[in-house]
Amino acid sequence: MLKLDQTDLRILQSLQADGRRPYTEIAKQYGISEGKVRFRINRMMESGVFEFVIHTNPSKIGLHVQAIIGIVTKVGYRDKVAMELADCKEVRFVGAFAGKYEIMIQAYFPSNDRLIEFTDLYLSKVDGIEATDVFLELKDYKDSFSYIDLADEHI
Amino acid sequence: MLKLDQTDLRILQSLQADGRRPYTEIAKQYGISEGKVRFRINRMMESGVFEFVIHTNPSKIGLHVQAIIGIVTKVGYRDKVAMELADCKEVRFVGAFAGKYEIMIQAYFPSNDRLIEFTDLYLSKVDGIEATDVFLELKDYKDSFSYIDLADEHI
DNA sequence: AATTGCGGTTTCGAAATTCGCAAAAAATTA
DNA sequence: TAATTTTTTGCGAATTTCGAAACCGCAATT
Repeated sequence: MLKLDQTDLRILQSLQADGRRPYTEIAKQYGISEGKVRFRINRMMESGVFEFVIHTNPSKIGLHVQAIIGIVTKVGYRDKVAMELADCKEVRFVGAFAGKYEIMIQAYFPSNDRLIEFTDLYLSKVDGIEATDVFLELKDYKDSFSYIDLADEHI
Repeated sequence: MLKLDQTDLRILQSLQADGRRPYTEIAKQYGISEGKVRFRINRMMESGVFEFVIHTNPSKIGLHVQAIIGIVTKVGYRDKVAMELADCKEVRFVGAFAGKYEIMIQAYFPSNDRLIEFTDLYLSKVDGIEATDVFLELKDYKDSFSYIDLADEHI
């Protein structure tokens, strides 16, 4: 596991503010060479520390309905069900959980109709699912992936 | 609200595979001019359709504990509590929900200790919070932001 | 003490990309 | 239809990326 130093974290912090910020600009920002920035970025990407993506605003592309869904599975079916759900394009997050729900997912839909379709026509028929609880989101307060904090020393 | 056409969606789809893909390459990919790609990207960014970010792998930066937390608030306190939670660096997602929990959040911690600290020392003292349910994540199956699907026509 | 190896850094052109801008084309509005 | 606005195109100029060689510090070896 790659150990990240101050320079790596600074680069991550800079890039999370703007994923397209040029190497040269990051270098200038911290008084280091462009080559160093490039070397660190490549190394971090190779070890899977981060990747360059775009964060699309769901409602701006017509996905107006968001839900978190808790799923109770039959014993021994968790892994199979989780992997199947991960293949759905509507689903952006799938995790295995401790407690009431073996699986929780987060998913986006264009409309309530499509959410109902998903739960009643699709989920209800997936082999291994025993029950589902749908938590319907009414309002977004925060949806960010900027969790690099230079003050933290847990890395 | 900006209406997105085929060209916009293609650009989004291309960028979501690689957020640093050059304009020129996207242009080549679809047989359009570099200027057009640039124009569309700038326009979409200005209207908040997406932004360039990096997606950091939480466990690779030392955040080994992830949880979804359902929060029951006193009547009239939802907004205040949600905004306060949105300011916490540990919290990547905050939404208002229908049903059992007024608020649900998703948060990352370096260790179980820090999660306990967060729930028992912080959350329990936030004015307006009546109860919390912590769903502790055991395993990640999917955590992606690639939800542009050209087949979809809901935009 | 000198040598080797290795990971990390610096440096520097060449190649590629981005950027600004003016002109052309297309779409919208009057 | 003319006028206006929006979008696209096509260019150099400026900037950035990229590859590779040289360099450096350091620890292990000879």
